Amino acid sequence: MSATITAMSSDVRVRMAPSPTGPLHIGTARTALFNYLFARHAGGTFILRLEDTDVARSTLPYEKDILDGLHWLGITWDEGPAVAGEEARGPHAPYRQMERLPLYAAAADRLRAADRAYACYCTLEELEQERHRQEAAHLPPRYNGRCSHLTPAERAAFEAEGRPAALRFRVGEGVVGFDDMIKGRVEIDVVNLGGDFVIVRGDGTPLYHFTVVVDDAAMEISHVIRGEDHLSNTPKHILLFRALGYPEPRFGHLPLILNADRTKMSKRKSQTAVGDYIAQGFIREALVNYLALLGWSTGTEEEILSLEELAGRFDIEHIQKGGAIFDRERLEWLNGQWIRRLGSDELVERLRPFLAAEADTGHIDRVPTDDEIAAVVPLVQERLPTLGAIGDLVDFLFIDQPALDPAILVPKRWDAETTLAGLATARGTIEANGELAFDHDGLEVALRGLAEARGWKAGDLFMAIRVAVTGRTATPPLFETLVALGYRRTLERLAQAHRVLSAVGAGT
RNA sequence: GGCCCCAUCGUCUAGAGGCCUAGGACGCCACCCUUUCAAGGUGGAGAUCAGGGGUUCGAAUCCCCUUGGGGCUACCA
Repeated sequence: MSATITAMSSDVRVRMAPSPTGPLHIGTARTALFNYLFARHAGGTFILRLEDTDVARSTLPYEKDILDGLHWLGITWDEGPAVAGEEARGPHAPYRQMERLPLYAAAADRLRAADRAYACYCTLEELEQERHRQEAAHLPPRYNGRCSHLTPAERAAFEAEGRPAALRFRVGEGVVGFDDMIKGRVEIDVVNLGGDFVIVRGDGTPLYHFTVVVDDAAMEISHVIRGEDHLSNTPKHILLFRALGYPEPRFGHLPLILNADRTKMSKRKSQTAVGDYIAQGFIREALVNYLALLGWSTGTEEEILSLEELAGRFDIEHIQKGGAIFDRERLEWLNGQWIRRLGSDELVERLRPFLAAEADTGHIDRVPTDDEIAAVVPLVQERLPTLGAIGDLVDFLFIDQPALDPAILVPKRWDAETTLAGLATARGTIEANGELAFDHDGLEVALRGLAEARGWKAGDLFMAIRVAVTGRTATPPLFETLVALGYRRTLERLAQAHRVLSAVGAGT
């Protein structure tokens, strides 16, 4: 018990606050990861909060995708919303903003009562026109303050018109400064904030800049670690913390993940959905490892690190200040590294859905059994850049007869005639050798002997056999492949390849 | 346009005044290993540390300017 208390005794409280307006994004995942690592390293608390106040764009399927994706990555939270029958965890429930509306309403009332916020009756059209005017005059867009000092009579007139009122926060004057944990000292004059900003919509729903502050305060968030795209918004938040009488958390703004052209990573130019990477066969260990090292380093030359090891080494000091391009090649390399580190049973588990998908699309005839997958693991483990590559590596085992392209059936240094002889004699040799000697060593001795007797380079003979039985020029090692295929099917395919090749020869 | 942030090999990065004629990794190229493909091993090309001024005996590291890039500038988050 005391150990638990010690472990959780840190007053570090960080949160991840995704909006369910799209599938889990790579950038969101990394921000979640950094918060998670920061919390775990410090023995603090990691909180998940759903920011679903954009009702028009938020959906339950997106919410599920985000939660599932975070789970898949192994990022677990100590406090979070109720999901799928499970109750909310943590003392500050609910953790879904649309269920916290009364809290925002109360905070809004306080600001209104203190005249730190006021009703604004401007319509969206009016605001837009004003923006266009400013733009035309080459002025920075900002709210002109029309409703900031309405007389009771004016207010009554608008109300009588039935205009909905949004709530605007008075930004006032001065310079807001803060010491960013990553960027250092940042100071921004409030005149650059664009005027008084809306914190509650005309329809009564609260806006992000407002809810984030109310919730971070209520949930006693100690460190706000988020993407750099929020750096310029931070003064708004600080102003709100102060107006509400809340202590300010520490802020840390992470550099952005970039497209190849160095713009903020976007769906348009990059693959951004974590789900897509999962579907292609990237494994959690690799994605976590890769994401952690995108913008952060241990300061050493270590680079293959598990989630636990990352948590142990994590520090804010080594976070890079500049953005980082997402490099899929490096991710693939790491993925291969981690796939090789998987235990055999584990790899079978992870491979199964990908083989099932191959069967679904008809690339293979049936879903292999776990034993069959296990048998093939030693042949493929170090050849898989992604789990999704499994199909091309073993499809020949699970289809009746692979398609044979006569063009690749003949090895580079051979002609059709030699190949026909090679296939025929190989078949004869294997058959003469018998089923009992149909194992790796037996095959190697027999086939090398055949090549030597005929004056062929063993490699050429092997290539002819390889293509004949698999339909491919790149496969796992030949003898293991033949054994996996089995005695009978090996002989059949050699015969079939011979038929295909002689048919071509006859036809030309 | 305004405000803010950033700047080391193509990419991810090490580097917190002398250890740097700048290290590692991905990718690329060669060679070795080898029945193909991978993996692994060895080696190589690749950054005058964006440019220019300072400060200092000494700067990739500190300061300033310039340039370049990015982010933000909604009744989105």
